Amino acid sequence: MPTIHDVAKEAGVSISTVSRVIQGASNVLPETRARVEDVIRKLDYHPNRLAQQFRAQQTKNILVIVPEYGNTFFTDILAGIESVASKHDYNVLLVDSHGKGAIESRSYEMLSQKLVDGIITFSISISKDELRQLAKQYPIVVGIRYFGDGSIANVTIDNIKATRDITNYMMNLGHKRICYLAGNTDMPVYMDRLDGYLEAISHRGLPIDQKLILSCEPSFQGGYNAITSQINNSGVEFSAIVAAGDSMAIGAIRALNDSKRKVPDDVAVAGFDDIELSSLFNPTLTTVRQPKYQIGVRSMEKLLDLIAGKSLAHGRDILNYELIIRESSGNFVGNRN
Amino acid sequence: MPTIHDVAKEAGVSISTVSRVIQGASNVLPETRARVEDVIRKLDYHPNRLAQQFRAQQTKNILVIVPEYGNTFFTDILAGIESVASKHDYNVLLVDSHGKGAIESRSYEMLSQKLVDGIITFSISISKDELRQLAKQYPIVVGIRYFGDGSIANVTIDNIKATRDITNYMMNLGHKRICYLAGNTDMPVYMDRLDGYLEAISHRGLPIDQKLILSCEPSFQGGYNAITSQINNSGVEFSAIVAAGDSMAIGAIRALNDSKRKVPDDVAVAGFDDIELSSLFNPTLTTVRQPKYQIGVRSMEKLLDLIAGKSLAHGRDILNYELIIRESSGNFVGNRN
DNA sequence: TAATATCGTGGGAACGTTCCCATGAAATTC
DNA sequence: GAATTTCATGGGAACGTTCCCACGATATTA
Repeated sequence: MPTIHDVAKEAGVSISTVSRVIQGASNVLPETRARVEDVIRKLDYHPNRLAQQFRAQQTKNILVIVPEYGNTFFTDILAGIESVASKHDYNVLLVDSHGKGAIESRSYEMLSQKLVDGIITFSISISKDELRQLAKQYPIVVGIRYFGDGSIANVTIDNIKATRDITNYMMNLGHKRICYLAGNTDMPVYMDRLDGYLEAISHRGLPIDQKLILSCEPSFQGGYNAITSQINNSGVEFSAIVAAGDSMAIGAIRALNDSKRKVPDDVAVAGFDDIELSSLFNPTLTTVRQPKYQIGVRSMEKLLDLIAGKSLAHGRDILNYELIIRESSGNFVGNRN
Repeated sequence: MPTIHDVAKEAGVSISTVSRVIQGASNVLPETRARVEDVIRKLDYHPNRLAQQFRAQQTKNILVIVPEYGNTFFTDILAGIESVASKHDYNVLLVDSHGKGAIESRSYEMLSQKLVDGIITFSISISKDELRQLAKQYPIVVGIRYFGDGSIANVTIDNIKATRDITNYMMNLGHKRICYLAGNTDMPVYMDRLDGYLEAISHRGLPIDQKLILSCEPSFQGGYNAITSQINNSGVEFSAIVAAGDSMAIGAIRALNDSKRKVPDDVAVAGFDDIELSSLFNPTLTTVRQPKYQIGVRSMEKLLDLIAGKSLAHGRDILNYELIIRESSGNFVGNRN
């Protein structure tokens, strides 16, 4: 494996000159450059990036933490991140935290170990204080998850307003008893979405029935279990479901099918996020689409600002969402209880 | 940011001693070790891994190349890879090639640039010769994709036999005209699967009808388009579909639904891979389950062997698959044409 | 023509580790 | 008690780059 020394020797120039050629510096005589480039090709020399990174004390790598690889929701976000990253010669590394704090912590250590220049995370399993502490020292951007105060760079949509909108949409179709699948209400995103639901219901002058509000794991299984138990055990009736996430909504539809209720004819369903499955599922799912690609783009831009030392990058960016109306919400307009 | 120098100075020992403490070497006096460890904690010192890697000329990073992030098929594989990797203190980096040779090539360069110690790829977009050339110089394992000769470390299932089995299963249900969604028949995996289908049909003494064999993009859209056009344009009839991939199968079901044919009542469908969606889709999909986790485990083990310089790691590992019977294949047993 | 600016090139320190070798003290052997 | 081994520790080269500084040659200015 040839090094810069070998190239220099073979080309009869100094190491400095080879380095200049590698970096495309302007102050090299064209003929010298040509000679060096010939040798580089001849020896099949590749600069040792580890050495470059070590010397420069920066890696041009950034790390993205997602709570699960398989979630297609992140595909578009990553595409957005990568488009900006590649423009600035950054490599994107990916880690799946599986929602576990231990893996997350190990990932954050990559910052102090100088393995990456910054981190974009879509998973918060460590404590807020820890994260705040880290964000003071290193470039960190939190995406999607809403991070309470403005102490950390943050890119999200307005979850309250979005859930209010989708709930309103369902009420406009005539639904009055709307079951809400709240997800994990310990998490700020899900708190916000719940608030949106509550606001919409109250604003319409309808009573808030706690029995219609179901906390559950924000997953297919969570939604399935919650609705199954709601149907079999509580006996509380409803004509529509709004879920704080598409996977819960799809789990709910499965549960409804299992108890012979048709969607949307018997029960109308809406989700949140617009994951890939939502447009493929049968029926296709009405949902709220987050601007995934754009979230990726903005997150990366913010991270680059932080890496460059611009403190103005702190604070929160709020992007626009979109209601996607599909089959699962039906077009019932009437009066139902 | 404190360095090993700072720790040494503060603890009143040499750099060598601190280094020994960091690495947990045995030949350090307990009291010295304790003193150094105190200082490390006090200064919040973290070894600069970039420097360590540079010095050691190995990163303890490996790279996994997948053809698409969002594909849940890789989630389990990655879990298998990670379980072995973490046992050996390796970090797993992930790259999405989007099936593009350019991105793949850039990724392979990470080997000559010393950024990773080895690569496991599930995507082959560059030429076989190029890959073979690379595999001669660096630790590379190819997973899932069957790589013709045994020149490269390879972990797969027996695709021919698996497709023969699923085709036989459909024939045992009474189907005689089975449409085959072949995927991209330029790729060895899909060639193998096609061979399995052909073998099964011939062996049963049924005629091979080329009109029933449809090449297409191995995607939801590819399957959808192929079946839509088969129904609308060719007029060729069939009572079952075997697809060389689950996404094609699901696309096919959508196409059948759109033309008012019910699955499995009018047409039985089987896929291949057992992606997550297959158990969630309506109807749930009969398919071939690859031992994903195990593929990950074996790939990583092989890669570690290669990194350690064991040449016996070359050649091919063939793992067991499993037929998963679900709703989409129905239970028709009779005579249909 | 002398003083100055410009430019291509080379020398060598530095980045933060690891690891080989040397050193001297203590422990063991004969 | 002298010779040898064991052991904790320190010194310093090396990994492959980049980048500051210096040098001499040529071009420009006064």
